[in-house]
Amino acid sequence: MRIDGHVFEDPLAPDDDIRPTTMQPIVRENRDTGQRDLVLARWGFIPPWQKPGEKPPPTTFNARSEGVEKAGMWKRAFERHRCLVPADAFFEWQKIRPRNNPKFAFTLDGTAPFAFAGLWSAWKDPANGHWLQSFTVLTTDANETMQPIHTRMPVILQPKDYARWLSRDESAQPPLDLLRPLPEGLHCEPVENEPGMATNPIAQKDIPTKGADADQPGLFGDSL
DNA sequence: CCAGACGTTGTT
DNA sequence: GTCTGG
DNA sequence: CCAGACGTTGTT
DNA sequence: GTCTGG
Repeated sequence: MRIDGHVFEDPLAPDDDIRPTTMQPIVRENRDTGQRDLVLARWGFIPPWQKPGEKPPPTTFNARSEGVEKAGMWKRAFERHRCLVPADAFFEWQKIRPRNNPKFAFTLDGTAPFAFAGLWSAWKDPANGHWLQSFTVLTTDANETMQPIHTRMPVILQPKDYARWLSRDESAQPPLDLLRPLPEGLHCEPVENEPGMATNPIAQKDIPTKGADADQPGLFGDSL
């Protein structure tokens, strides 16, 4: 992603279970130097009008790309605060039951890093003057690969579009055309479930192994 | 004009 | 901060 | 969204 | 079952 500016100093621990509210690296263009900085930011966008002590809105870790240029929460960030969110995989659950849904990993070729389209926010806590960086990941319709698993997917950008997405030039054409499902190259594979769980998503529907509905002889349930 | 919302995914 | 609904 | 907690009295 | 934290 051609980071040529500042890089945050804290090392990152390996993490394959990244969740909202944790601090994660994003890439953004420095307003003054034009360089690409790697910055730690909270996954879960803090709106500029956030007041100290009040809870932030509960679901700002994704932003629908449809209408992002108009929606109050996202409008300004879409104009001036776009970023890349580096990743090499993401997960989605196929909603076939209320619980214990099968989990799938989505990658490009298994290991290659890629970038989600993100928006960032810099919020100064009026109480103590501390700055909090935060971000959201844009979503769009699922592509052909994701369709069977989930109706939505994160926007994945092509490297050739990184510069335009990161640009903070408001006189340029807004990069709405980049907010579309990844046309090709997405790979899907099931993630091994917890021990005792069926892995075949179709078979699993009919073979509950845990909880109150576990009635299969020979399987150990929750009770001791 | 002021007041109040500002968000997502999935609805077993 | 900015938009929308009343 | 999913995962994990969810509680009180009284005290090793 | 439902709420909260991540």
